Amino acid sequence: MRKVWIVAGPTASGKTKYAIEKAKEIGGEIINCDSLQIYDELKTLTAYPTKEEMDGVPHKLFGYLKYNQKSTVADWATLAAKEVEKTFQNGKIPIIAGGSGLYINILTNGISPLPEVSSKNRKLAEESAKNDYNALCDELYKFDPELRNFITNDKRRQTIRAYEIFLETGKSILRYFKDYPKLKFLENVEYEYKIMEYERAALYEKINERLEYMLQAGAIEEVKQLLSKIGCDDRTALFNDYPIFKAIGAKEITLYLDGIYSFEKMKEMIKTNTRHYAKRQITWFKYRMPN
RNA sequence: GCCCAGAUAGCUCAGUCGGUAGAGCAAGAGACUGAAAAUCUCUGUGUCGCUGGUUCGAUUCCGGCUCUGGGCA
Repeated sequence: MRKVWIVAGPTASGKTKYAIEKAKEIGGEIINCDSLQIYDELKTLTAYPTKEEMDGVPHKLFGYLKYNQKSTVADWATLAAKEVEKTFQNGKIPIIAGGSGLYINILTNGISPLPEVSSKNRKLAEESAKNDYNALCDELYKFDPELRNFITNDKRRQTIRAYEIFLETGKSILRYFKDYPKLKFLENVEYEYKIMEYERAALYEKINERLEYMLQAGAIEEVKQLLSKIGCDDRTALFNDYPIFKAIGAKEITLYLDGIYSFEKMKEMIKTNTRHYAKRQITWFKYRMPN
């Protein structure tokens, strides 16, 4: 059986370093599994590995998107599966490394095939939700009562998505989850997991230190350059429309540059938001990953 | 030295017409199949500054003290 390595764990836990060392040891090639390192932007803030760090080990799926491009988990998983196959063809071992837990789950477990939704129906669903969200829910639950039990997490978003698919196909989204087999990305492979462990307080300390390093290494300057490249003065639109602004620090530094946050406030916000992120990752890797 | 205002959760503050208290943030726990560094859900006991007094009962009313603001000298 072909073996694929997976190196995951919370932010700042040393995944990059571990993956590179492992690659040298076993003859591996690294495939990025970080939803923001796929962008060719904000490399300091996103802890994108430097040339020196890579140390000659091949790195795939890093920085292949421009700031104005979008991509989904399925897009990434499709590309990642191709890279895995190529790596095997080269006689090397693929090492999937990164902190986006969902990406790993989708790549390894597959994803239910959902129909494309036209932008017309997408807009219609969005507007219906804005007009009368409760009426939309009623209509949907009446159509498929099972949805009431299924939609439990991020209710509003899941509801809108279920409604889009209802508009597009006249079918319940649950049909696609239940009646169709999942789309598999990889076959005939087995996974070797390395989940980075870190004591909580020490991880938080490391997050703080890393922020100081990022600021010294030009994090503010790179945000400034990105802002001038995009040239969008409406911050709400900027943050919503460009996925790269999900990078922790991007919004905070922008608000600092706008004079809304003080330097100290900006740093505190970045630290806090990074802690929250690390915590969510820890929960994910604890319950959603084999160890 | 005098006058005024504060002192309540890790922080910022509400509140209790006297029956031992609650919001936001932080923190913690969790969910998550096409935005995932996203999004969403749940969790609040703390000498109510210290010390006397009044009272069946004080964090709450009264006195003294300490500390922190601000003002006057």
